[in-house]
Amino acid sequence: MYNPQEIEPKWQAKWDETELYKQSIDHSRPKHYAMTMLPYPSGDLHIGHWYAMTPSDAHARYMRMKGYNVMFPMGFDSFGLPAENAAIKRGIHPKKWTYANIERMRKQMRSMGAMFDWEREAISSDPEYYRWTQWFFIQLIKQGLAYRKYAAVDFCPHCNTTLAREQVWGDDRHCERCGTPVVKKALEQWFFRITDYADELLDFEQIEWPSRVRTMQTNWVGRSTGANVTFKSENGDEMPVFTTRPDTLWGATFMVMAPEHPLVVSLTTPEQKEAVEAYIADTQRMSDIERESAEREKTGAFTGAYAINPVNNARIPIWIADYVLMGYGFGAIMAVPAHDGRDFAFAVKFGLPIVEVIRAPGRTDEDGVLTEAYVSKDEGMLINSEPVNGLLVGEAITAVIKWLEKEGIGSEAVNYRLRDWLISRQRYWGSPIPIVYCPEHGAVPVPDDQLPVLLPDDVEFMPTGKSPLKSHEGFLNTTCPVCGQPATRETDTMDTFMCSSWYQYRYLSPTYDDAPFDPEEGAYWLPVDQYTGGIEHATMHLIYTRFFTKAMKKMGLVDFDEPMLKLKNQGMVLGSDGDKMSKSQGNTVAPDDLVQKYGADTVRVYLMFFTKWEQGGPWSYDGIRGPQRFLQDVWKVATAVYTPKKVDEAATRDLRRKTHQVIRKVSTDMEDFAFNTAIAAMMELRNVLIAAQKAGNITVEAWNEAVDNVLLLLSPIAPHITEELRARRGGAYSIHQAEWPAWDDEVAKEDVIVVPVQVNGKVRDRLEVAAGTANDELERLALASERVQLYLEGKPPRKVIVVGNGRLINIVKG
RNA sequence: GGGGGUGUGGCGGAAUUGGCAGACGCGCAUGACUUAGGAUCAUGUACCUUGCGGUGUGUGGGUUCGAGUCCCACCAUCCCCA
Repeated sequence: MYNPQEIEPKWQAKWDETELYKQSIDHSRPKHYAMTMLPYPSGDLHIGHWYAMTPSDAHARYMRMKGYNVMFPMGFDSFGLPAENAAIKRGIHPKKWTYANIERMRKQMRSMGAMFDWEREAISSDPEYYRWTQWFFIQLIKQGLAYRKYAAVDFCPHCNTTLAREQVWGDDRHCERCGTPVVKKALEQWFFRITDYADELLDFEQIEWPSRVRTMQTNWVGRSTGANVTFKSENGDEMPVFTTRPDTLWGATFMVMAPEHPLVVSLTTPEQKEAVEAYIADTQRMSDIERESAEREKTGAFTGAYAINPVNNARIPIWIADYVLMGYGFGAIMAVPAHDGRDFAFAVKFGLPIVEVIRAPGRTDEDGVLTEAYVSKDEGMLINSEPVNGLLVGEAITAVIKWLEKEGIGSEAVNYRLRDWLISRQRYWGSPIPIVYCPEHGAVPVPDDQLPVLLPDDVEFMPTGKSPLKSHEGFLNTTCPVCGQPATRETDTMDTFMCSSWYQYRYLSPTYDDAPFDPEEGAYWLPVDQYTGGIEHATMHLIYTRFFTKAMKKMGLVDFDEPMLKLKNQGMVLGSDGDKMSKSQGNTVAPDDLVQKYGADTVRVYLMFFTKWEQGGPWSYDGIRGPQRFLQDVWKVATAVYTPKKVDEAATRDLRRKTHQVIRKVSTDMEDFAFNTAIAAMMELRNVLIAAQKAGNITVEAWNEAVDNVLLLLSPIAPHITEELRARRGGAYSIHQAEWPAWDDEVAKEDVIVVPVQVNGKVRDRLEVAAGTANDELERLALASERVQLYLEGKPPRKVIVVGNGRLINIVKG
């Protein structure tokens, strides 16, 4: 009887005892660094963790059997807001909560039977980990890649505290705790110059990543080319703008500034002051997403000031409007209502002039005023644009840029949507930013030998209205590392994405004291060969870790550009109702119960079988019966004593052929993470084996070949049962160190094939012929077929097509 | 509003990438064994039709000897960005 509850813990213990998954440098074998995204220790292991991790484990095990020295580590991304929320809601210290969760999840993870090397475990909230996160922060400063500036945060005026994005709720953007509408507040915060690498981040030459991720990152970086043009206000202030459409400059009939633009205050005339101030106050409550929404009615206010359009000296009004963001370009735009949708809507709403400067093909003056913006960049001719009239749109952008440069009004420019990475968080449960503020020396990095700046445990979490570290005197007050005078510490902590940007390096040597990682380990294992994880990290985490590696190259820590050479994204397991699994929906699936009932192997097989891995889909309990029966059948077959009744050459040949075909299929599928079809192929072999067992017409050798290979092929997916069955069949320990089976093309080859014969695309007959029959012979046989002749109605065929090497024949009727 | 994906039996999904649609599994039906069956075994299972046969991969067109696969338009749905 197959009893997973008995054999699974047994083998897990044996694997531990014999250090089967200890992963160390071995120069005699090629290395393979496999990694799956580390979890946040939220409490219990979710079925989604199993869905992400066990297939990655299966692939890593496959690579090991293929002869690679495989590293497959695991850790915890254990800083973050949920721990702090638990502290506030339930009075548990974030540290206690986090480490209790880690303890529980580690135990749950062991039940998966994965090949994690726990000696390489990295936990980002451990001081020995975040010491190096802080060290990287200082290195980034040294490289000129970190700086401090004022930036807006969401702020609750009632709680008197800054809020994280997820703490701001609803369309009216209120505080999750007290319901007060949130306002923006400017604080001095730390940034990393990820924009320095914008162009490098667009280059995917060296990595095999899914096109979906590449597209999302490309859009995220958002490179656009155009021109910077300097407008001037009537009192001489320079106001540069970026435009992707310099060819429409002559159509600029007004300017729009972001309400936060520094010139707004000085430009505004006394008559307009009240309206402008009221508008700025309104804008402060809104998110950028809302502000740019195309559906929203346009709003704005006139400053009373005018600018001069440098191409034609037109005097144009300066407005402020929330659809212009301070963070993009220069925070000011030239508005060309005739050729931009948003500017058009704005002009209509406020009765501003619309000047057509690009004439659409076929349009004449008689057609009257434009009823919508004409935005084509491909068709049309420039009009009303004195020195450049008559140019075609396709060539106008380049020509106008040249003209602007000659006139000294503007120049070619590239702009990015990507912003520098703001890493300051006004939170407790994160790595402290290792900076001391000295009245005399300013922001001073904490020297390396004083790292880490420890996060104190004895802080007050109850919402007092202040960041917990700010009110911790012992933490706050220190001395300046330069002069020794009293100074204060930075009380913000770092964005947790920073911790996870470099964890692949810490895994190499999680207790190493002299550097973020042991260079000897690095020289052997790096970079990561195969990374797996959810698509939801396509932009943030996966861009940040690329940036980090590029910065580390600049620091001389690594000699490559990209952290992970190959990436695969798994889909998401949804609840049986098709919705995202969540506790509030009550549609979660607990893996522990499933393991209890079916065993880890069955759960693993089911998760890899029930859908295409990249796709995911709704969970269903019914389907798990299939994998359960499959493993029970494998158990029965592998423990059976097979004695042939009457050996049949052909039947033996058939089984051997199937065995080798399945080895081939499973091997290629494992390369592609196509676990569902790999398992289906093994199920086919199971079906053939059971039939052969009943018939008793194959040799013992063929039987054993098939059974032993099923166990090998299945072992990465179901590691426990295959280990047990191999032992019972007298095989050497461990199956996970065995060599991946090879197939023999000769044995896998079909002797006789069935060739369908179509007449006008419909199958009318089938020919059973020896494999390799020549095409003209196939054609002769097909035309000789009675059924084919019947459908040809005695007429000679117009055409006969023999597909490939005799896979199908199509006859076109005369 | 922009970008990307997906759409195949009652269900999850296959289809060597332009060549026999529905592999494999779930479920279901009938039968066997059984005191019993949410166990096991056997057979069947896209739809219409008594049959010959016909129809069928979201809808409508197109290319082709041949389309689930390629092209165009549309519908539905999901994700990302705004």
